[in-house]
Amino acid sequence: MTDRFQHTRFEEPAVGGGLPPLDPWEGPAILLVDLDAFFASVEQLDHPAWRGKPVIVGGDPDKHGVVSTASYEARPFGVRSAMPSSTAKRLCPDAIWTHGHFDRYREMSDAIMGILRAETPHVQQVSIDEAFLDVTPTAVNREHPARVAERIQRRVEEQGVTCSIGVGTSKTIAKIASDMDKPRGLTLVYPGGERDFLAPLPVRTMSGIGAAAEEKLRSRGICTLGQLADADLRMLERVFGKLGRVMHVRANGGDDAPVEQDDEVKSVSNEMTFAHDLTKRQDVEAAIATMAAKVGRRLRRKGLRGRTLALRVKFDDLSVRSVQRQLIEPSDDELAYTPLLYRMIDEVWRPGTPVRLIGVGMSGFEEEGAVQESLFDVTEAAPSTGDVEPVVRDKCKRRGLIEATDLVKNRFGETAVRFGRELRNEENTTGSSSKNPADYK
DNA sequence: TCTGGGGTCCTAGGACCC
DNA sequence: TCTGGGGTCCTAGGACCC
Repeated sequence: MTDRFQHTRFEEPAVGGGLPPLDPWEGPAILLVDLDAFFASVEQLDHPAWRGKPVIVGGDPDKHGVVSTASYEARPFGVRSAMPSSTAKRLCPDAIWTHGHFDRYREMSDAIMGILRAETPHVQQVSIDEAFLDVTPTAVNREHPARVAERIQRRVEEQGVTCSIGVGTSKTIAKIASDMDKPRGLTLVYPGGERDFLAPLPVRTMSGIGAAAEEKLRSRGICTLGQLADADLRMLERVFGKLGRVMHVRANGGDDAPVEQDDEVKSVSNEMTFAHDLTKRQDVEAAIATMAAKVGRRLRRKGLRGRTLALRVKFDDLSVRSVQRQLIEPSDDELAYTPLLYRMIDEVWRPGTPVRLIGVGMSGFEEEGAVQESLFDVTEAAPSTGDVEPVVRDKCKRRGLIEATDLVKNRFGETAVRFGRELRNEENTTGSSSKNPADYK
């Protein structure tokens, strides 16, 4: 441990602060706040009997499910996020399992993000359980970033969950620092200490370098961030394109990406993996209708209309095909775009081929305030003849039906109303989504 | 007992227009 | 008639993140 790289932990949510004497902080200060085993921690908060026991939030072991989050009590058994649930079940047979309660996690997350925004408006939420904060000392607020971090940890713990925080001069450093000590860790990397901090770490530690990039680097003898920092820039650019320069800069501690408050949604999608592969056209269309309805409802709830409709299919060998189409006009109405999805599926699938997953997505949202109801069906060109009346009447009726359906679903839950084409076979999903109407407030 | 679901971003090729 | 380049949009696929 050097004065450049301080690594500390505060034992109790101490009123007086549990921090040792601090060196002054000169330069930018970015925090990454990461909620510890978030989903599992909320479950333990809500179920006192589960505290101190291995808890796994994830899909069913016998339905292609995977682990979403494992509590810290489950991790010594080797259980990790993204692991197939079947493997997790074998490693930790006595764990308590739950499919999760996402509205509850969202509620907790919102409360905690509120705590962060009370510290500074410069908050970038990167996921339900992570956010960057820019707390660079200013002329008016000279508070040490470690003191801000400590206060955040205390306030988060008052909500009943814990967090780990990394503090550095860039998002790259803050993110990696937050991973160094979990749970309830607080890791500082002082300005100037970036390269020494990064050098011994495996390349995979850095955000943006996944399995594929790691392998390409390894085959060129680059295994640590120190080796990446010293690697030839032109070679990196040749192999990785734009990413090559980015990873080189970051490995040298030079990341200057700002904390951005950009919460604009760019796409909305739903997908579903089946316990048993689908082969019949009727079943595939039913699944498409179900996904299309979920997407449509979320679009309407968010007040979004999209122009780009996408369909994704995964087969039993895990290969993926995708198709996308531009709509004549932006839509949030699945009754209008589902027929188009039925045509799109023909481009990537032939009945009889086993289908493991189907996904429907919408993107290309129109600008805010540009919402305009057209008289014409979105999936068809405007009629060139004078035969407009039936289309108009049809569309108005449909809108009324959609809105009535949303009302019922809002009150009684997602499964309360189904259109004829939607999938009825509840047993045939991975079971990672909740069937409890209380989950859909 | 293998490998979810919700996202973002990048790339490369083709169409089209000026 | 032949030629070229740049910009933009669209599409499919893939890497990556939590």
